[in-house]
Formats: sequence, C-alpha cells, structure tokens
Amino acid sequence: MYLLLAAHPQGAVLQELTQAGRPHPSNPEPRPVPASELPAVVRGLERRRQGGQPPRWIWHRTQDWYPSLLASGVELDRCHDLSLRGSILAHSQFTAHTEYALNADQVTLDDPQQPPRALQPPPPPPEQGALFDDPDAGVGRRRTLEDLREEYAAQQVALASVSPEENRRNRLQLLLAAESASAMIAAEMQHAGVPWREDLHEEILADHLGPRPPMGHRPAKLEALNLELRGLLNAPTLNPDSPQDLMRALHRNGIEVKSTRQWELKESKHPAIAPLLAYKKLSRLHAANGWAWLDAWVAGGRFRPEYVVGGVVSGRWASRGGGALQIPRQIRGAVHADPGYKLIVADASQLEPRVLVALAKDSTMAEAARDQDLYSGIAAKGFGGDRAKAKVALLGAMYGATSGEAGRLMPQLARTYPRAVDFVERAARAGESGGTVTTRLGRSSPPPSERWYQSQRSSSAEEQRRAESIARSRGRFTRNFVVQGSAADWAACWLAELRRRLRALGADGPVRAELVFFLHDEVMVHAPEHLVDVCIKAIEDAACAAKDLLFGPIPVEFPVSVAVVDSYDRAK
DNA sequence: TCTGATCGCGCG
DNA sequence: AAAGCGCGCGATCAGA
Repeated sequence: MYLLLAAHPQGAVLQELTQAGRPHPSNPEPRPVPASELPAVVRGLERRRQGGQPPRWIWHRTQDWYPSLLASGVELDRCHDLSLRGSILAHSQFTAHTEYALNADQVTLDDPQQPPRALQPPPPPPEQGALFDDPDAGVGRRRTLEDLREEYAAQQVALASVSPEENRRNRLQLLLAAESASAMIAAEMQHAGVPWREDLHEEILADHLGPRPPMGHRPAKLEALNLELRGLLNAPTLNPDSPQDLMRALHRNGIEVKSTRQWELKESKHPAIAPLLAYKKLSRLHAANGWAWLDAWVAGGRFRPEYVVGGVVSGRWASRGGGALQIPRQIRGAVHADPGYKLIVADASQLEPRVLVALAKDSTMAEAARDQDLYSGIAAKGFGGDRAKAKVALLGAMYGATSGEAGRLMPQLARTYPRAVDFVERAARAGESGGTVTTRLGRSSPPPSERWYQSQRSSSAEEQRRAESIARSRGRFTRNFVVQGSAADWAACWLAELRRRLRALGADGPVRAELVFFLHDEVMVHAPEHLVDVCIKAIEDAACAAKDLLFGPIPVEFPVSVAVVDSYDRAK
C-alpha cells in the first residue's frame, strides 16, 4: 500500500496510490486530515498490512513530517522521500537518458532559486498552523497532492527505464530505498538522542580547564597558560587565539614558522612551543565542546544533533549544529549508557580500501585482503611486509597523492595491484576531463564547477598551468568520489538492514535497543543488557547483507569490529 | 557594526 | 599559493 501525504490548508491530505503513482482504483479519493488528528490517523494506517507488509509512506521530505510524528509516538516502517530520491535521479548516470533527468534543470521539486535549506530557518513542524496559512511558506506552492503524485509517477517512470543490464535498475532502486530509510533513521536518531552524562562532561572540563569561568572569561588553566606564553615570548598583550598576533610574536622570538598550525609548530624546539600547543588544545576544547556547548546541545541526558541526509555529494551524511560528526575523543567519556544498558559501538574496518577492492574486482588484492587486517595482507605482497608503507600507498591511491612518500609508493602499488590502481586512475582521468563518475549503486558526481569550465577556455601559458591545476583538483575529487560514495552506499544499506533487524527485536515494549549514532562507517546502538548479544548478531548480519546487496557473491569481506562498553571512550 | 572569508582543528 | 578526499564550527580579520 502506497500512501501519499501532502500538506493542505487544513493540515494534511492523504491519498492511496498504486505503485506507479496513480490514485488507487479501489480507494481513489483524497482524504483531508486535520493536523490535530494526523498522528492518530497515520498510526491507524500504519497497522494495516497488505501481503504482510505495512504501508509505504510517500512524502516530499521526511524532515517535514516524521519528527513531529515521532514526537507523537508514531513510528513508521518505510517511506519514499521524494526530495532525496529526486536529487539522486536527476543526476545519476543510470537515468541520464530519461525525461526526468533532462527536465531536471527546469522542473525540480526543490526550487533552485531558493537558498540551500541549511541557510533557511527550519520550517515549523506541520501541526503548527502557520505553515498552512501561507501557501508560499515551507513546503510551498508546488508541493500539493497533485504535484507530489506527478513527481512520484515521474520518478517511477525514470526508474523503469533504467537499463536492467549489470543489475543497474535494481541497484538504483536499492539506493533510493536506502536513502529514504536513512532519512527515517536520521529523524529517529535525533529523536532518541545520544545518551550524554552532563556530570561526566563537566568533570572532564574541570580536569582540563579548571572550574567553570564567568561568561566571556578564560578558564583558569587557559589563562595561566596565556600568562606563561606572554612571559616566554616577551609579548605582554599577546592573544594566542589571534593567528596574526601569534605569528608576529613567534617571529620576534626567532621561531620562523609560515603558519601557526600544530604540526608546523611541533618542528620548533623553543620553550614556548610546549605551552602554546597545550593552550591550543585546551582552547579548542573550551570553544568547541565546553560549557557553552553543553548548555546549548545537551538536555535531559541526551545530545540531539540534526543529521543532514544527502548533505554531502558523495552520499555521506552531514550534520547541522553541535558538531555531531566531530565529537572529539577527549570528551567521549561523557557518552554513557543508561543504567541497565550498554553502548554497542561497531565500525566497518578499513571500509574504503575494501570497497575499492570490490569495485575494481582486483582479485590479487582481494586475496591479500582476506586477512582481518587488510593493510598487513596487502603489505605481505608487494611491500615486503611493511604495513605502514602499504597503508600510505593505498590511501594515497584513493586520495590522489602525487608527492611525498605516498606519491613515491604509487608505482610499487600499481605493479602488484594494477586493477585497483587502474580503477581509481580512470576515475581521476574522467574527472579531469569534465566527465561524471558514479558509485556502485548509481549516485553520480556533480558536473564540473563554473571555474573548471572557464579555465578550459584559457589561452596564455599561465592560464594553461592554472587550468591543469583545476583539472587535477577535480580528478582527485572524482577519484575519491567513487570510493567514498560507494562506501556511503554500503553504509546506508548496512544502516537500513540493521534498523530492520532492530525493529524486529523490540517491536513492542518500552525497553528496546535503539540506533543512537552513525558516523560514516560506525554505528552506536544503545541496548538493554539482555539484548546485547542479539544486537551484535544483527550488526554483523546487516554488514553481510549490505555487502551482498552491493556486490553479490564476491570473495571480499567487510568485517565489523564491535565493542560493548559503558562509555564511548572505551570503544577502540 | 555587520557580513563574508580565512585560519585552524575536530571527525571519518 | 598549493596542498592526498569529504565535512562543521568558532574566532579572527578584512572590508563595507
């Protein structure tokens, strides 16, 4: 059962559709639902089964509907997020020949005239009347039931015309499903929040920085370091937070650095360097994750960041507010399971190089990667067992290193593993010449920048060099895109498969395992102790399922490492 | 005084 | 200025 949900002056309007996107013949009439009744109505419909399956909800953006439904206690099984599907279909090489993609520039669901969503104030939740008083606000004029029905139908037509060769149609369909599932998971994770012990966080801050200072003042330990620096550098008014100020003071003391970055400062032996590095470390902790951060982002024992699915072109998630994807190791001790619960932290070991092996069908490298530690396996053949060298070389190949140790190791890597190296080289060449590359499931790289096109028309030798530099830069991007993006494909499938298994475990009851965090190749489940073992099994099974979904039965493993801990700092 | 760019650093 | 890839965020800085 396909249920389309759209905004309406009185709240919402529902319509049952066929899979193709036409009104369902047995129940074609749209049904308006007042905002106040929406959670109850949706809950009722969600309980219906057709062929044993719950309905699939179709809506413009998951973010516009699902958070408030979750707040009302309504959890749903699956959806189509038309906005996320649309941006994949509009750019995928798999659909490049379709009307949908060809028209994408003129008719898109998300108005290109509007600034990116990140720059707009967040839309009010649908049950707040304001949204419906002004037809131009929020979801806007072109998001009526009819618009969305047409949009969905057009997406289905585009999908149906994808070549079935090499399983392309199935792969793209899988990507769309995984992307919509991701949107639901992001909303559910925000709803659940990361378990965060404010008292432990404050202990960490007090240990490193001293007691909480009055607003706008430096904590005691930072101020002490500041005074020490002023003395050592003979600079009585130094502000170490100012790069210019700091640079001048360093130069006056004969410390000839070109920037004030940590790694460059570490080169110097001057007695002021140690306290300066200590200052920078503590200053960062105070500014990024200090008391102000705690006040702003943690409430009721939970950290609730906003995740932005589709926020990165490669398919990775981004986040908005609170630096959710950059929780420093320093404060991970504050992420702590509730009494009677455990944190299960799982990460896909060396995901990107394994994805490269599978993409390139490099059987020599696959053989080497049978080792639990991929880099050791690769080092054993071609690098005389030198793991560090093998790692640098492989990362260099995926990132496009040209100089330094990684650059020098490339020929060595290419001799032993020509297929893997050739795969990323091809992606780089395609990008340099303005072409498009595509992930395993069909997410394609964006077109070249305006700068790239302009540089192509260069004439002088100077401009030529500049053009080559811009082209190489795009080459490094597309080279990495296929690997990072296919890894994101895998991770999205892993996450969706895991969600399905966790839902099956604790379909009813308040005590249940929840996904609470996701970071590119790592998930965190907050689980009651008696469910820990089945959760671990679910995580591992989901990883296997994801591998099969992407690549089928190939001899490449995607092992996950799992830690069961009370606090996040004990993982890894 | 406000705004956008830049630096620097946290994460994968 | 370029730099092995992708991000977000806070403080500073330059310019209106």
